Amino acid sequence: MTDSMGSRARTAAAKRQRLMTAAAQVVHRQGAERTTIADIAHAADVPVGNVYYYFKTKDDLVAAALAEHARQLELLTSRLEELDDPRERLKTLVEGWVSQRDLAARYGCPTGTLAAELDKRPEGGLDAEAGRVIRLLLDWAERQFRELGQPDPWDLALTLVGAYQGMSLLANALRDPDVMTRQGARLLDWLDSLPEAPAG
Amino acid sequence: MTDSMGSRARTAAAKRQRLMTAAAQVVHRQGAERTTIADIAHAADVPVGNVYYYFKTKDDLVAAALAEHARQLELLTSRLEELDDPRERLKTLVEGWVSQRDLAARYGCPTGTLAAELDKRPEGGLDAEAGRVIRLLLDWAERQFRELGQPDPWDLALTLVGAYQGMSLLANALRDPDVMTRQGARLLDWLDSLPEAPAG
Amino acid sequence: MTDSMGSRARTAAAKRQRLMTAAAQVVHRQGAERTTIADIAHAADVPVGNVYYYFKTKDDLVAAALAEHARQLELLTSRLEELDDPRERLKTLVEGWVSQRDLAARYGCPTGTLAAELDKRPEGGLDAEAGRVIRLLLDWAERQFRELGQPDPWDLALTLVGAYQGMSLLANALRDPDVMTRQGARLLDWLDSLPEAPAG
Amino acid sequence: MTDSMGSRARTAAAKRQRLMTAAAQVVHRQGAERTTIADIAHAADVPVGNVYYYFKTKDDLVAAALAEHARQLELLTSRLEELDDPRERLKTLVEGWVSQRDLAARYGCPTGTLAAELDKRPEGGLDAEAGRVIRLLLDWAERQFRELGQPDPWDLALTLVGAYQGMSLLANALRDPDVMTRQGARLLDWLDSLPEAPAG
DNA sequence: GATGAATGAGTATTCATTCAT
DNA sequence: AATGAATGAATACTCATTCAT
Repeated sequence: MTDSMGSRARTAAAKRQRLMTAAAQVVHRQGAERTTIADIAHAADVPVGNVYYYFKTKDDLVAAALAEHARQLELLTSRLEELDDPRERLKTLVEGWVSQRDLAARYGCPTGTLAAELDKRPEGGLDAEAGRVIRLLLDWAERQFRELGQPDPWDLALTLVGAYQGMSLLANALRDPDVMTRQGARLLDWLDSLPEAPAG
Repeated sequence: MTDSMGSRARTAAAKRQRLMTAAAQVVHRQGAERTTIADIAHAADVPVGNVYYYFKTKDDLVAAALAEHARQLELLTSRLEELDDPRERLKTLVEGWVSQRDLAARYGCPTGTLAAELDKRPEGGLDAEAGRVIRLLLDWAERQFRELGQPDPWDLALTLVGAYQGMSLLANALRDPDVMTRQGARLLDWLDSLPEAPAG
Repeated sequence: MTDSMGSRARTAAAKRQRLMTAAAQVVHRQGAERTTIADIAHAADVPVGNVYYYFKTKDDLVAAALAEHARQLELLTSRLEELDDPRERLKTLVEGWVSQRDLAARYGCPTGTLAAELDKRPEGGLDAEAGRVIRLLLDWAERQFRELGQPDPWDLALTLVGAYQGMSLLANALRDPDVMTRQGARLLDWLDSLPEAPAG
Repeated sequence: MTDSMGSRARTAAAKRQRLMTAAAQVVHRQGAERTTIADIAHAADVPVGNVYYYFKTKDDLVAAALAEHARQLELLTSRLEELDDPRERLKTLVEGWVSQRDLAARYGCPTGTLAAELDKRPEGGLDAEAGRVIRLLLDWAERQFRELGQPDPWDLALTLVGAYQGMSLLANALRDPDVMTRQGARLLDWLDSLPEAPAG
């Protein structure tokens, strides 16, 4: 029997994944507060009452959305690792951001806006989780700057990711994807301008 | 008679202002969605039912919070105008941001987080209003860069304000005010590095 | 001094009358339940808080609207009394109803719809008052039929006024003033068909 | 297995019907404006929050009440159709009205008073719906008069139904069921007096 | 496990009425 | 008397969560 986990289990896992994907998308578009369980259930084509077999609370679903974003991020960075030059990795990352400009202009950065929203809650909940996802990106970026031999790679990572968050927010607030394009170009220039191993 | 407008009128205007200030603060801390009218009423020490005498809907109160932020912003920039050098104005602005680092680390930039939240709503409401407030700051910054004789002053404004939004978001997500301090220092360096009227 | 009651009193009386007229109109259009004190105050151009110096409660205002309709009715019947023939009086009454067909098609008979609405309330309030106003019309009609020498003048009055109420309601429900015209013509025919003092 | 649709489904449908019946009754007694969702929920023995599972808004419930009246009306007319003679059908209809005299004296005609109330609202809502229900009765009555070979069957229908609405309103306003009895008798006489196929 | 239905706490909003001046 | 403002009770509606089958 090749169906070692049972078709039910496979369906269940698929349904769980469908819910996570739906949660990530819907929460990105509507925000966590304005998203109802029913919204997500509907987007995932899962009956409302059934959602609770996969996620005990709404917060669990939001955490799942966050995890889904983390997964996407890891997929992205692992693909970037295939590039030899850390500078190229960073530049390709920026190009990826720019290519998502329309989504950013409409809904902002998925992780950033979610982190901002969750940080409004009383301490000790999902806010820390959101911080962790953002730190994933920061850590990765820091590693690239370190490989490039830059001093203060953590600060550079903050600058890069901060610039991304900032330009996403402005593109969103101004509803203008062009902000992404032009600020993205500036980021690329900046990355190019960094010396090749300044400390020797 | 100094009480030319009647003490009631004065009280009424004061109460309205109290509600606006309270709305700005509470919404900054809790976000618009998680803030109830009762929260604001309580913070302003106004009976709940009475709030509606001053603001017809909750959205009106959120708009008032936004307007309050705009007012604060205009107060700030008008004070900055007293400085002769546009570069000094910009640097003082950045220093102001850094001085607010604890608030930013806890709740993010008031205008930025609010704009992000409002942009999650279906079009045609307060999102445009939020964009307008952010543009106030962008416009002012653009003017400073132009006075400095910089090329592409609008893009520079986007970079500056974007950096502020980004570092606020990261400081908030990481719950680390130090992000503000260090990224703020980098911004100051950047402002200093700009040539004095490069176009001649 | 001709201003024996004081200009204030005259103004007060005028204001009271303005409130009654406004109440009668607005309640006719919106119904008693959907009419707010503020609606009436606004229509009468009286500050909201001031209304309570003239009418202690909302119910008092509704009663005033009713009284206003009674006044109008008495004005009408007293004008009809100038006609010598009771049959002519009744026919002129019907013609008056038809001439109001557009108002009836839009809002029904003022007294009838108000009576219907007030009868939904728990006993012992304004419902009896509404009944009294309608009875004014019934009594007057009964007198005319009696003068005409008709048997069962009260039943004839009920038939006539009932027909008016019914055709107003149908014209209103169908939003068709023509109902008033055609049913009014039938009523006129019916009045004409009544024998001249059948009992001798 | 007789429980082919599942007991839940049966219960749900039953509950929905219970809510419709309760809505029809309570709205008849209290009027639409004075009826709260809680009133209907209580009358139907359904928890308030659950009502919204079956009807999204209060207006939907009022529409349901209207539909319930329409259903009752169709039940009635279909029973009347079993009589061979259209004149008998009409007379039996009138007798049915008279038999309901106590209810009419207390609360008026369910459809008529509801139509009157709904017509006070700003256009484009339930008022048209109410008109449609009344038209059902008018259409049926018109058909009977036509079968009787009467000229102007529509006008006769308006007269008959108008008389019913009028006498219900007067019985209600005067709180006197006797009005129904005596005016009903007059209607029966009138129906009897109509010639048997006057046009040929 | 799956599902429609149930539950109840929470929230914005309205409005008659009262109050302070 | 006049008036803007205050008050609080009511009410429609939402939604996370739970239940029964």
